[in-house]
Amino acid sequence: MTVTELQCARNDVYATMCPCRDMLDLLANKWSALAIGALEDGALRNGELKRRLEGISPKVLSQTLKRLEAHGLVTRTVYAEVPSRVEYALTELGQSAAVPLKHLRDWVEGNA
Amino acid sequence: MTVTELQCARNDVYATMCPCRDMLDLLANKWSALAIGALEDGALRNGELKRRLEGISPKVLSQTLKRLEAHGLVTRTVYAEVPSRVEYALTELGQSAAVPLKHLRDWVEGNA
DNA sequence: AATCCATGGTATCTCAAAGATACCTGATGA
DNA sequence: TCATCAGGTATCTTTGAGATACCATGGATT
Repeated sequence: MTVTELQCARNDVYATMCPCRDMLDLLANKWSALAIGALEDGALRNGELKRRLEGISPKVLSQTLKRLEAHGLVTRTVYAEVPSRVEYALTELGQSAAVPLKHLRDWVEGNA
Repeated sequence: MTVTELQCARNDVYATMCPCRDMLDLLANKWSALAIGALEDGALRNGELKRRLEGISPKVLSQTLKRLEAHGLVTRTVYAEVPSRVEYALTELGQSAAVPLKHLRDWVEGNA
């Protein structure tokens, strides 16, 4: 049993030491919420994501996708075609995270 | 009809010009999500909020509450007692926003 | 062949926000 | 009197967002 487990037996987003804080930080973020929403209906390429996430810079898009990939929410697949093609898609975990994020976006669109 | 309305007839979080982007930016934020959750069960004072939102600095707490107040999600009430007391509470809009945010926190605690 | 565009990025710079820390005012308590 | 608590503000550092430029590759255009 690690120190973290001792200090965070159950996941609690209100606890500083809880690793789930990282996940909250990742999802409670404008670009993550929009990116995951954009991928809800299927895989997309970098360029299409950039068009849908109006106003995002290439650097921030790249960072956001890498972070989502590192947390197991998104996969990045390079197709060995000519020219090569890169696709981003939600994992099962990502699809599951998409549900509460869609509720949040819907609330915002309905109440802003 | 304003320019904004022309460019954003319906609320669309994916549109740069849509004012609802501001609201998404506000709610899709770690501290906002935690603060609104903390206030779900009733008004709290600054000190109690600071204790519950482990790791938040006084400056960021103050800023977060001001931003939530400016967007009509939270009220700040100063009671003319001795010593004076300051309470923060959710507005009706804030209570309504608390619902999708709770789903998000629950997802994070269940899947992190 | 030379030019142009699209894709999928990286590199660099600036500036705003987060975070850490110190400090302040006013009241209460030992 | 000294220390403590509440509810902040002021200041500084560090981080991240955002804007912009650039690059390599591979068509398509002229």
